[in-house]
Amino acid sequence: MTLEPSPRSESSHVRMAELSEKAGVPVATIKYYLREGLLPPGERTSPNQAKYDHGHVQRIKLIRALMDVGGLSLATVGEVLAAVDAGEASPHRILGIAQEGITSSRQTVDEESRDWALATARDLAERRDWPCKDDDDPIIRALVGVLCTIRDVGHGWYLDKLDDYAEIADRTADLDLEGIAGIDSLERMIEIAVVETVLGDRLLSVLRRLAQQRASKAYFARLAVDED
Amino acid sequence: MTLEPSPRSESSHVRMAELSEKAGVPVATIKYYLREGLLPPGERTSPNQAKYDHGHVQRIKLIRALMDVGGLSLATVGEVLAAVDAGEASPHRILGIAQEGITSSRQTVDEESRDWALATARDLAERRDWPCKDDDDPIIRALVGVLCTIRDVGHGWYLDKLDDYAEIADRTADLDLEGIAGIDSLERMIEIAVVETVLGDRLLSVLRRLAQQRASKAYFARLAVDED
DNA sequence: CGTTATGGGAAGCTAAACTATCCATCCTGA
DNA sequence: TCAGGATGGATAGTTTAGCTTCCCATAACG
Repeated sequence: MTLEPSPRSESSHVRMAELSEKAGVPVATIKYYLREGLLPPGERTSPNQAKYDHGHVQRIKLIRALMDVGGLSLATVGEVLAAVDAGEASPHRILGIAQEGITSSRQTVDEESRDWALATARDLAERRDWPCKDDDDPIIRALVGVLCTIRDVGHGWYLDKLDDYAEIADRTADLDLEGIAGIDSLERMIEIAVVETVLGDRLLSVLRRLAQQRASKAYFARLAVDED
Repeated sequence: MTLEPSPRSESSHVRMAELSEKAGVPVATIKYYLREGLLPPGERTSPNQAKYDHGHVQRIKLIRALMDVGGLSLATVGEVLAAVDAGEASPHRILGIAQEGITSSRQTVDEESRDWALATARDLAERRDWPCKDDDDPIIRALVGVLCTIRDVGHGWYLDKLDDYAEIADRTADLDLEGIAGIDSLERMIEIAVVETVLGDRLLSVLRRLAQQRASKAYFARLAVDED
């Protein structure tokens, strides 16, 4: 019943208590989000009273989704939403923010590793025809960090399959774009890109885990070793 | 120089200060990991002195990688490593632990949503020939949570492409298994599965973002709208 | 017109992940 | 051999995130 077509009723003005209930978040937390600027203030009805609408409910749900499912910090969510609201130029810049928020950059990598990773990344990008102009792009830096870590942790061999994974990423991205391609409003497009990407990451990782179960089951069955 | 073949020299016994330097983690933090049981105690040389070996360095790097790149909490890392050490039966059970640690289960979903998500998940699993016996499997619960969130946040249409993403997940899993298939030691196999999966998630998400840039660039170029 | 809810803000709380300090022992080099 | 620095072990303190509690003056409701 919550998800019925809901006739875009701007008339669905609501106050704190009900907003809290509809969004499934305690009042105190909503006040906190308001203070932090993650949630726009309600529409004033008198110097110290306000009303909220459906947009507020959706915004709160989005915040929770990005935090709980996407794993973003409150601060990162704030930056992402601010960028979305400000109509920041391109989806990719906003996704860069989200990416940066996800990958804690506290990496202590030595010069040599970084160079190797950067070269590896650039080679890959070239083979794949990916744009990879700026070494300081947060996404590139995230890739460099991941590559260094994987190598450092002693699983460098894993990177032999980098091209195969890149192929998969390409396929995923094509699919992602389908979801955006038709949208008219740029702002809406950006929001969708963010949600699709952040929540999509988690969706993909869960699906991958299920698929791994199938794959390993098949493999071990062939070896006549019984796995549960 | 750190990553040379390193002739498995068990002779590389080392004490606190050097361990700290090799692992790139402060002494106090290592002591903390020892206290928390994430790091096995060093080999005693006298009632109150110990020496550490290459395994300790690797273990610390693994902990940091799972935390910084994989986004697991220290507690989750502890559980995962304990399961690995204990030679827990199957990779998939350990990955279940990691999954649970990643997806904070603080979801307040109503009955109806949960049922819908469960049905959706089961349908998908059947089409895909995935094992999906137990509704309480942490991975299934994670999937249900993600599905609910995506729908709740108002992007249900995104789920029309569930099968396409599942197809991609299947392909990824096949690739993942290649990395494991040849290993002889079960313990080693499990560790590889964990690293591959947890770090692989992040790797894939970064690659996806780069691929999205390429895809959106192509799309907007076709529209003669200039994106940076 | 008394009761309840609200907006707003300051202060308090809890958990996670460290970090700092002690101290008794231990090892090392002039 | 013996003084000075490192070590293991334990306890207490710190910082940050993300709320939660409390308070109050005003507003809304029955």
